[in-house]
Amino acid sequence: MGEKPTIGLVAKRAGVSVASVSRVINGTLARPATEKRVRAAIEELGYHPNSAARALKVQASEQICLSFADVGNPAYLALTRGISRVLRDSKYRLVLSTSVSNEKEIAQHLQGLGSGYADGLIISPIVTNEKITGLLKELRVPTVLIGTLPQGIKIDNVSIDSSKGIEMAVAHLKETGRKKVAFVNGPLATNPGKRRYKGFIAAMEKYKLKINDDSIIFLSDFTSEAAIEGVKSANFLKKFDSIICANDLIAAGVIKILLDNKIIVGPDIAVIGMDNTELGKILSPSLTSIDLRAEQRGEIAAQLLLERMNDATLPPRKVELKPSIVIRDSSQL
Amino acid sequence: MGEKPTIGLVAKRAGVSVASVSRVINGTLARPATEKRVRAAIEELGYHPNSAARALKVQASEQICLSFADVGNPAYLALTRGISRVLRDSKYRLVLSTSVSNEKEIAQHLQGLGSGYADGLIISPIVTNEKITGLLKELRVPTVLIGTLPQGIKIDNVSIDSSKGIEMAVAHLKETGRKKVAFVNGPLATNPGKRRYKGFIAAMEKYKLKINDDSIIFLSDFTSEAAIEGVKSANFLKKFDSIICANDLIAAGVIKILLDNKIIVGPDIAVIGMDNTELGKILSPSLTSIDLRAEQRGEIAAQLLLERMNDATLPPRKVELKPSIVIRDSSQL
DNA sequence: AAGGAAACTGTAATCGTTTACAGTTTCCTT
DNA sequence: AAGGAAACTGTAAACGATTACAGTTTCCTT
Repeated sequence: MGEKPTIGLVAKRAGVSVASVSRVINGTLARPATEKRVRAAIEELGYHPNSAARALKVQASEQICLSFADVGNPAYLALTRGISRVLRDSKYRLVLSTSVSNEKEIAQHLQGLGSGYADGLIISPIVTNEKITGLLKELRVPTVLIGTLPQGIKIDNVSIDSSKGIEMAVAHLKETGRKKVAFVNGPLATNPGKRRYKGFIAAMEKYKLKINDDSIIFLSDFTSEAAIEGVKSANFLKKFDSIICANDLIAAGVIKILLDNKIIVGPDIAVIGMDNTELGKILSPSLTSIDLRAEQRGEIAAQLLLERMNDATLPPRKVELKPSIVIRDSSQL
Repeated sequence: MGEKPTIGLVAKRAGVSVASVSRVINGTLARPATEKRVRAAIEELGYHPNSAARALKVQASEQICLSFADVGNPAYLALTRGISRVLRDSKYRLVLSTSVSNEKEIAQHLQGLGSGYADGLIISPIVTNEKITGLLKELRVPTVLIGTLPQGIKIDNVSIDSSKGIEMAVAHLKETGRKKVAFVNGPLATNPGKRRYKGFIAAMEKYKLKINDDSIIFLSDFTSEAAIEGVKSANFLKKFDSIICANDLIAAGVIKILLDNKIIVGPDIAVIGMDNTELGKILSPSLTSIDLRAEQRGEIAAQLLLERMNDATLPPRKVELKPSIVIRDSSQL
């Protein structure tokens, strides 16, 4: 109990060589008697192999890095949960890196991986520009990117067809007789913002619904606060009979504005969120939302990464999930 | 760019010894000319010191492990955010360990720290029994525990006086003329469940309010689902004029039940949550909630840990934060 | 019981750093 | 210009594991 036991100590205690100890810890090709003595020694000393030493020798950290910009968004939470669910059955630990909001930080972070503290990376960048794209290209660790994959990058990718999701929302609104649809989006400068924007335009065209100058609002962020602040007034919202929001948080903000102004959500104005987070079930009226399968994306990303780390020769894979719509009260007449 | 550059390669390139390279990377006590050559070589080769090798030599991983049971709870999210905010200005990486729900897993996890993959631990156990207490005692890594510290353990601790929080809630209800107060709690088997329970009893006594057989409901979990499922009916809730909930998620569930039954939250029945998560601002009516300072707890925990890792001789410290009440609409007449 | 194959074990090199110690250079003082 | 102090640099030994290779033991076959 005094000093931290090393493999040498265990070996001495068991009366065998370090090689034998190492072998029973790993592969286990030892005579039963040996193995027993070694295990006993390990037990008695409370020995745990030093991970740094192991990492150095086998050139693998048994760690996976997860990096995204914000811990605040429930969708990322779901992502993380999916990932850790898969990882808990593996030998890998999860290293969290949320300090990657601006370009410089991302660069630093990606280069930091060069130090080998992680064997793999799961990254979900909210913006991608040339610099980041360049860095991603040069990355030496197996990587899977969640979200929109920039052109010309050959890495594993899992994404969700959010345009399709918006189309489903629009379809649902059209079916239920809504005509004047607004879209409250996050910043256009972000990947999700861009995709959802395009998706909205396309969907509205497809269903022959009119888009006015003011049908689309861009918020400063994908949060409720931004929504409450960015949507000037309920009067403005009254110009529409339905509002699609770029995520559930925004939807919650919008609903709040409506309710505070005695507008009956659902019958008067339909509200649809995206992400289908827990929030949707809690709100009242409950929130119709497009399920973007965040947790599943996380799971798949982790699986892809594990496979890739196992076999670097795999061709780059691209998994695009299909969203679904979960209809609740906020869009009912 | 071919092989991964090592310190030896850099040394050769710069025409100096590895020792010199190491020195400019770390302390920097080199002649300007040397430093410049070394830095140039590092730059050209894109060298990053191998963290495993460094960890092995200096016996420090530069990683901190954060472990708690559930990623789902927004309060833990806030905790995590506080921690990572502090850590981002340090050299430490954050390793997430959420796979610690049952006793066996916790034991395994705590023992796993023996492998030295983390220099410090921040743990927030939802339950603590003898076994876990024993393991915590034997822990060799600097640790700070967030939550209720079991007796006889000498480690740094940050906690929140949740009893006081409940007292504030009761006081607020009393002041606004409520008489029949219910408490919807999580499982009594958990630390927070226990503390809140005692707090409620004490507060009700202090304010001379009556507790009936059925004033306290224990749910199976601290979630909205558990609340919706566990609170049998709105009729049951109607027996009270105010309901304190063990956290905001539960409060959201309760509010949903009430609203779905046309009970006017606030005037008819007051609802108070705990944690003061973002949720509170979004709900409508907005939620009166006891702020348990999760983010701040995270920050302080991280700071305590950094200090402790810096100086192991520090006496065990105990920081208990005071909650505050954030009054919003759900408790207004 | 001898011989050889198969199974196991030990020795020692190695992974990429850091750092004590000794050796070298620089710089200042006289 | 000599001398010594101060500043810098290099050599080599760790850190604690894994593993190739060679050496040993076991066990089976005859």
